[in-house]
Amino acid sequence: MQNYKTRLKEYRLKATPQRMYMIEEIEKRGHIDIDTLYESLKNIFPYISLATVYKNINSMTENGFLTEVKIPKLKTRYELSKEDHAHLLCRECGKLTDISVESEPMTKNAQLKSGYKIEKTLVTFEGICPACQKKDKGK
Amino acid sequence: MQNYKTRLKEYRLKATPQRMYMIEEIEKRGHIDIDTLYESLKNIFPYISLATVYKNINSMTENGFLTEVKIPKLKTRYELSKEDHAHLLCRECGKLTDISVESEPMTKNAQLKSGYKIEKTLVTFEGICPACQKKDKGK
DNA sequence: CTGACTGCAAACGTTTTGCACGGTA
DNA sequence: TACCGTGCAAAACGTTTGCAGTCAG
Repeated sequence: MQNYKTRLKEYRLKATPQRMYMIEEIEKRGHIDIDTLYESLKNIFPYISLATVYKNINSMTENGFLTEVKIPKLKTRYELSKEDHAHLLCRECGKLTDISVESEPMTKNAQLKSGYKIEKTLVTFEGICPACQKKDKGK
Repeated sequence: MQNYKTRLKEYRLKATPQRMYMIEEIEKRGHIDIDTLYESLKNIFPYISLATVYKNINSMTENGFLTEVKIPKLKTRYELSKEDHAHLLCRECGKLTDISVESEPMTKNAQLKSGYKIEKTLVTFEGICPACQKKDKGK
């Protein structure tokens, strides 16, 4: 928590209550879309404006404090920026989670093949989570 | 070309001139966003409506003829659906290209680790393309 | 000939902007 | 105290819808 205050300072952003709670909420959920975040915030700040949510998301995303997560057919979500990781999406229940993977061999290969200097590798897996697999068997 | 007519039929879509040209344009460019596509189409069909472009993109995406490509900070683009492949984005010139990679080892690993039944793996590389690397050296 | 598609205009939803006030540093 | 951030309202933007006429199959 105090941690975030310090990090915000590095980014020249003030630690307003609204902003702090946004960060807490994003951390708690892992990934969140604008609407869900707004609804959540209204419980704590009944008069909060959607514009404030957008402004904060934008300022925190521009400087890298937050990261955009775009997945086909889903609303854009946001997460706290952290070490590289892949995303796992369950096609059935829609749950989105993080997972760490070894992507270097693949990346190195792509780099050789293409001549690109690759700086970042984004990976998303789509499938069925364990819980939904169980449910499906029951049918 | 005739090829696409047949494929459209499978999807129960009519081969209108507008739609055929959209497909040609998407094939030619590889990936394209709505606005660029609309501008392109206006050269051929001066009275074409943006609504038509949206309707066609949606109908062709829903049934899998086209695939959405979502990348952080970029407008959504569309490509013809084809065998799995990764995307390479140049951070400098913005060029987006396809590349085939061996992602199975990584996917298998993620599957074991997570217990998910993984059906699809999406991979995007971000970096600097060979041409831009050369340009940069000159500076 | 019939249903699907087109173009147009209006509606709708999402995101951004300008401004006056208030709060953080 | 000086700015940055907030809330509000309006504007801007992107996407969808309804409809009447047209075209592909």
